[in-house]
Amino acid sequence: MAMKKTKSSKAAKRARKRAPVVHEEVYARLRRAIIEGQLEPGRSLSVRTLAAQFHVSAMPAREAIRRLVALGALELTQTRRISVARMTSQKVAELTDARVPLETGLALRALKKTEGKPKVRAGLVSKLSKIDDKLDAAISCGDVAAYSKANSEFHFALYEAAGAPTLLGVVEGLWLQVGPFMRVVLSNLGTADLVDQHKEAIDAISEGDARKLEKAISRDIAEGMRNISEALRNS
Amino acid sequence: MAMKKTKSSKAAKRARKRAPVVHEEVYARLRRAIIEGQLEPGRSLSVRTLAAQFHVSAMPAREAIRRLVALGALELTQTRRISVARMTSQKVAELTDARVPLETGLALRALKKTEGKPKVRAGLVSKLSKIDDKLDAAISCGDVAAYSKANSEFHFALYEAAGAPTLLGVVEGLWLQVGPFMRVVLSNLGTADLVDQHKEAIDAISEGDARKLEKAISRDIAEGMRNISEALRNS
DNA sequence: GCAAGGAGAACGTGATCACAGTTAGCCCGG
DNA sequence: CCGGGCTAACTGTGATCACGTTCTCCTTGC
Repeated sequence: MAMKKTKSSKAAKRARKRAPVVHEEVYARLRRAIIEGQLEPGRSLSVRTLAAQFHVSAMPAREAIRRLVALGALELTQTRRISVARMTSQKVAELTDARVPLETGLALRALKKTEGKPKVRAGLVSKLSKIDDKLDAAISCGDVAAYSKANSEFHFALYEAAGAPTLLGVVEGLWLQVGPFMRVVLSNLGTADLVDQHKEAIDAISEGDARKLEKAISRDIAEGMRNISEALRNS
Repeated sequence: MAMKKTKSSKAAKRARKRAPVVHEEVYARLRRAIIEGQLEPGRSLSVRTLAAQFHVSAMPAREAIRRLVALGALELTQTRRISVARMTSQKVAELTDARVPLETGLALRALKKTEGKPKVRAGLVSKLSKIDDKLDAAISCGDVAAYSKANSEFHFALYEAAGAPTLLGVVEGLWLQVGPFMRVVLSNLGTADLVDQHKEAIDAISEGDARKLEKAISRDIAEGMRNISEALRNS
C-alpha cells in the first residue's frame, strides 16, 4: 500500500498522462459561464462559495477568480470583495472599438485560410450553419440562454478557424467583459426582435467575399453593442 | 494593548486607508519589469524564488504569477513550470495585427481629447517631448535598458491621455507579450541604427493632424515588430 | 571515459489555518 | 412599529505544510 501506482520513473515519461489541475477546470467552467452570460453583472462571488459550488477546496477557486479578475471579467469592489464586472457606457464604447477590428480581422483570417480549399471552406460553412440553426431555434423558442450560448459558439467557431491563438485569446478577454451584458440585454429585449445577422456572414464565407464578411461581422458587433448601450441608458 | 488602533467601527469608514495588499505590489513590479523588457524570453521563474527576491511569502508571488499567466506574459511549460513567454513569428504577426488598430485608436482618442484645448494639448506635447529627450539620450548612450523604459513610457503616456482605461488594459496585455522581445532585439541590434519614430507623432499631435498621428504610430509599431520578426528569423 | 541511473533538491499545486476587515442579522430601546 | 447599534458569521489575504512530479547533479557500473 505504500506505493499505489503513481510512481514516475520512465513509465510516466511515456504515459504522459495529463494532470487534472483542478483550478484549470474551475477556470474553464467559470469562464464559459461568464462568456455565455450566465452570471449577471454585479453578482457577488466569494472564494469559499465558488469552491463549495464546484466541490473543490478554496485554493483552486481563488486561482480561477484571480485569473478572471486579471482579464477584467470580475472586479474587486472598494472593500475588496469580488463581483461580476459592471458595464458603463464608456466601457461599451471602448470594447466596441476593440472588438470591431480584432474580430473582423479574425474572421478575415479564417476566410483566407480556406482560400483554394473548397472542402475546408464547405466544412466551415456547414459547421457555422449548424450552429446558426440552433441559434434560430433559440430565437423562435424565446430561449435567451440557448441563444446566448449559440451566439458565442458561432463566433468562436469562426474565430478558431483563423488559427490565430494569440488574437483569439485577446478576443476571449473582450467577450469575458461583454458576456454578462449580452444576457441582461437579451433578457430585457427578449428574442422577439432579434435579427439573425449571421446568415450574411455565412454567405460571405461561402462566396469567399471578404468585404461582405467584414461588413457582416462589424454590423453584428455594432448591433449587439448598441443594444447594450441602449439598455444601459434605460437602467 | 488589546486594541492597537486598527479597529474599524466608523473611524475606519472615514479614514479609508488603502490596504497594502502585498500581491498587488508584486504584480505591479513584475509587470513593469516585463513590459520594460528586463526579463528575457524563456527565462524560468518559480514561485519560491520570486517570493524570496521580493521578500514576501509564496502566496503573493503565486497570485502575481497567476495573473501574468492569464495575460499571456508568462507561460506554463508542458511539465508545468513557469517561464517568460517565448515568441514565434506567428505570434509576432498576430500581435502586430492587434497592436496597430488598438494603439492607433488610443492615440487618436488622446488627440481628440485635446481638441479645442490648446493648453492641454501643449501639456501633452511637452510631456511627450520630455520623455522623447530621455529616449534620444538613451540612443546616443547606447543604453538599451533606458531606451526600452523610455519607449514604453512614451507610448503609455500618450495612451493614458486617451482616458480609455479598458482599451488601455487590453493594450497593456499586448505589451506584456512583446516586452521581453523588445529588449532582446535591442540588445542584438544595439541602439545605433534606431531611428526615433516618435518625433513625427509629437509633431502630429502638436498640429492636430490625426492622419499623420495614425501613420506615425502604425509605422512605429510596424517597425518595432518587423525588427522582432527579423531577429526571430536569425535565431 | 562516459552514458545510464539514482538520490536529493526544487517545483507547482492543493489543503488548511489565522487574522483583520466587512457585512448582515438580530435585539433592544424608543 | 420603527430605527440604531452590537455581535456573529463571512470575506479576501497571507502563511505554512504535504504531496507527487520534475529537474539536477553526482555517483556508479561498464
